[in-house]
Amino acid sequence: MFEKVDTNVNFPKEEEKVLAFWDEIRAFEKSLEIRKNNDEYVFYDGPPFATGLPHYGHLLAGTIKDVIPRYQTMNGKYVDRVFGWDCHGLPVEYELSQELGLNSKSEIEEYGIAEYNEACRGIVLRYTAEWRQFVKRIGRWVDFENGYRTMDRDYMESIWWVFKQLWDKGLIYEGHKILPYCPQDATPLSNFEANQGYESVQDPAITVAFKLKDEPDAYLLAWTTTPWTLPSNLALTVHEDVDYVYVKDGDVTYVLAEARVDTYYPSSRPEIVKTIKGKDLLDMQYEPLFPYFEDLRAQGAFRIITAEFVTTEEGTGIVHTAPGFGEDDAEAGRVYGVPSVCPIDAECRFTSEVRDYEGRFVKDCDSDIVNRLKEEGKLVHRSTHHHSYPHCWRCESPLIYRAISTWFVNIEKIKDQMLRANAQIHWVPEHIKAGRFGNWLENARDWAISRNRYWGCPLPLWRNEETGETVCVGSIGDLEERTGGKFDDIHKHFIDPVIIEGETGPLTRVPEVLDCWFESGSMPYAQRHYPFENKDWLDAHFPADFIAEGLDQTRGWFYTLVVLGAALFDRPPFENVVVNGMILAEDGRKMSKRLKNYPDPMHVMDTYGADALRLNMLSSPVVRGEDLAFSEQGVQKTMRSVLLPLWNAYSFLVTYARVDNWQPTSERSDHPLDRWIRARLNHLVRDIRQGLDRCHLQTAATRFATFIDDMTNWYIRRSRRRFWKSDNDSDKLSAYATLYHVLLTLVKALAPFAPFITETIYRNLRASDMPESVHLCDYPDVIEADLDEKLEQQMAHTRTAVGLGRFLRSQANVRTRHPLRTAILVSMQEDVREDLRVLQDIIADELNVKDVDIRANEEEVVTLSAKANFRVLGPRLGKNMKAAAEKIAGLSSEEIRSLRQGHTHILDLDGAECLEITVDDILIQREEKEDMPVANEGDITVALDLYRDEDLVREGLAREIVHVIQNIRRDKELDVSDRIAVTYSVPDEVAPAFDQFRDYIMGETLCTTLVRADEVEGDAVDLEGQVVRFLVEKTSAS
RNA sequence: GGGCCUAUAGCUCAGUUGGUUAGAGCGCGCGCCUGAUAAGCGCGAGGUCAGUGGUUCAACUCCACUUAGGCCCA
Repeated sequence: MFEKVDTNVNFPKEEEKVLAFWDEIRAFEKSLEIRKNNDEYVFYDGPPFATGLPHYGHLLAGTIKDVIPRYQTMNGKYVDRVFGWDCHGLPVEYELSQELGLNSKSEIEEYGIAEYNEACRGIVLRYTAEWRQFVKRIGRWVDFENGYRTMDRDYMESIWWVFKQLWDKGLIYEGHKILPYCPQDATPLSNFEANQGYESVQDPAITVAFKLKDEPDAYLLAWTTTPWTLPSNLALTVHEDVDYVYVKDGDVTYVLAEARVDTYYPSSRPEIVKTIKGKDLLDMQYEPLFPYFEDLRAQGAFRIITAEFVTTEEGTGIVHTAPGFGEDDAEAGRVYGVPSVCPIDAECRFTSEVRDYEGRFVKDCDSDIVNRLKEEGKLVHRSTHHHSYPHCWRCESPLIYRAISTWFVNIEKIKDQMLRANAQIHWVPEHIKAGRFGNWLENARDWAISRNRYWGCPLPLWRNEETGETVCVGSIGDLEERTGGKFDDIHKHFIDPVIIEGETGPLTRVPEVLDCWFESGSMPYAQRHYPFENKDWLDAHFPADFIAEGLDQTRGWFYTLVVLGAALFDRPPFENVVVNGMILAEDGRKMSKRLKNYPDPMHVMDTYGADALRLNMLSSPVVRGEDLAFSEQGVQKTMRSVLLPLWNAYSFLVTYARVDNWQPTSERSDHPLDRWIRARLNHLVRDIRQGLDRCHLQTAATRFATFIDDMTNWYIRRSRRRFWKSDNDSDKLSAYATLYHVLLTLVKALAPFAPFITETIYRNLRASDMPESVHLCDYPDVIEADLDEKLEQQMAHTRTAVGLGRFLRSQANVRTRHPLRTAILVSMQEDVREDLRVLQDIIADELNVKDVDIRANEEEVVTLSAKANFRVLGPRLGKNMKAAAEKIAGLSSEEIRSLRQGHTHILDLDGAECLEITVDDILIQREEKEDMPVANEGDITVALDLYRDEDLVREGLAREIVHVIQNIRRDKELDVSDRIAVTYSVPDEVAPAFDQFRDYIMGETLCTTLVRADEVEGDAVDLEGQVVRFLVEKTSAS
């Protein structure tokens, strides 16, 4: 206790020591053990991929995931925190495919799915060591040992259980989804992948005429850049509200959007036969361009439908629609019951359905198709079109959008449950609930959960392709029972060969694996192998009390958790969620490894410390969903403005406690300063608790800075002398007891935010009967008896008065060191005068005046004028407000005085009615009188009597002398308790100051002998224009 | 293209149910203070509250549109 404190603190070094200490005493485990039998606060951790290194976003989310559980732990809750790893999915497969040089699905299958999957398993946890290093260094306490991994057998079995629940509820169905597809690799890509590879290309752009069935020689014009999709055309789409025109072109009539006529007929405007709205075209039938799917007319093909996506920006305003090859097309077709065809094989070659082009790669058929249409007179216009088009990120082939057989979760059926669940969630920031997330839920489409990939949790479906009989397996036991086999691993390569005997014959596995979001969304159940084990556990651990992730998870983890929670239990899966914004580089752009536009996180933590980084992030709006332009300077600033002052306050206490050999007591002092800082302290604790209870981290974090400022720059500064007294009198002991109590409480309150420095300080302040770590303490409660808003108000008024007095001194160019006779404080408010009176000693001392004169009559020092109180009068007066404001501005000082004495006043508003006003309807403004320098703020006005007599001048000199000697002490790096001998030479003019204030000077500077000499070999110092020399020698340590 | 968020001093951000001198910190300049401090205090300069229009007696605040940035979805 009270080991010597190094003022030259190196935070990162201290933090390393703390990390070692935590390891040594197993602090995290202990923090859990001591709460073992208490109420739980349930936290779910979202799993990251371990195939990349952690970045600032992870550190930020990790910090938030640390603060709240630490707070709740100190609050007495048991907060289990297990880490999780997202192991499956495309990111892993990409990484591996690149390493192995496998560029397509066929190459992977050639390589062998078993080998490939095992290789994936091998690299999945590649960076976990680095992750643990980062997580540990930022100070996050989380259980890695019992962490869940989505590729574990138990986890996957729970996923199957989740899937089976949905299956049994009839929420799973097979359908088609239009996906970008690489013809070279014969694989669908995610939209995310497609977005990676946009390139500018030139495609054919043709305008084609579709003959209307029931109108002779009338043709609909449609425009397309993918001629090869025309054989699969099954509809034409128009916009309901767009005007379409029939134009005469030679012997025939074309239909197109009116807005596009000028483009197609640039030289001369054709004759317009008639104009109709898009909705009037609805359901009109047309002749297919090609004969391949003619028989589909009976099922609703070859007619006009409408959709919102149609524009008149390009083309004809009539959109060629092939539901098998476009997302918009598929959706519009679905709405109107248009069938869908996709007559191409895995390599995107036409199948036999399109007999003329069978076996040829679709894009290679473009020109033949165009030529054929031209020969048949169906081609109206041809050109080329430059546009940005997605390409495969691996092989650079242009992608083809095509229907892929996909399994879906029917969101429509459970939307009500999802909305109900969302209604019960507390979002930080609040707006996400109804905004971003709520909107997303309202418009959510069915969720495509299958992937044509290898490394993932397999769909537990077996099917007879001929009869359609399908079985959903709900557990490994179920599978073993049905097959008689034994399965230690249910990854694709183990169960693909498995055949299940169905009622209609053998069933083979449906080859797809699950979307990894389905897997992470199953985390609340799968992390504990529910319901195969821990059956009761879930009752107490669902929903979570708290989760925290980035804004990008709105459509990710937050969404999938809610879908599954709503579908399975009709409940929200979490009750509180903190959504953090994105961390950008200092220039406001994305952080980019390539551009290196941000500092390495480890470097930041090694330079300023993890506490500084944590507090910097926590006090930024990034913890409520806004972006943070991260800057190293910001972290440094946090260190300087919060951590250093805290450390210095701590160092101050320890330094003097050592000098006096002081031991902690629990005294509750009555000294006004002590009562004030305790009031501030409890006010702080109350605010922090309120903030943390509602997961408002930023408001909480920023409160510490103001408190620490109050503590160091007012409480300690004002109390310094109390610590210097040579006797251990009661006032000194009060000061010690108070500062000790304040610091100890403060580090406990701050511990969840800055776990390192608080631990270091706590360890050196704790008595032997206290817990060995600050993180094993209880979170401070508000001591109601210490709250004192009245006193806080008094001190605020006092500090205002002091500030005003300082301003006057600086205006008059009179240093605070030079004492003045009187400060005049004026306020018309009796309660304000009382406030100032209570603490007037502080004002006198701060302003270095002999007397404080508190007066009521402001008019002695200022001229008063009045201004309308808009807030009060506005609602009452409405339109007459302006006239009243003018009248009020013109009130005389007598009228103002009369109002202030409680009288009412009648204003004659020209032309309008009269208005009776009271003092509450005006605001008093104060202006300095010409001959009286004053300063004013609010209800307080200050004036200073600047006349200095001989005594005051001499006393000022004495203080100058003390100041000079103190500076010499400091330059000589003397200890605060070293005694000194001073010899000085001085001109006679200044000598009386030394003689008259001899005791004062010696006392202030711990000087044992003060001797005047003619010649002194010391530094020359300017003292009010006179040259003085001092020789300062250390005589002894105290 | 759609949804949501953001835009206030050179920088980072506050700004109550709309109410009349728009605040703080950092940085800059001047002054002051200093047996804890890498500090602190006072003052000063620095603002078309992104832009346009509207509602209102009154708009940083409410509404519409526009511009720029961010996230997500197309």
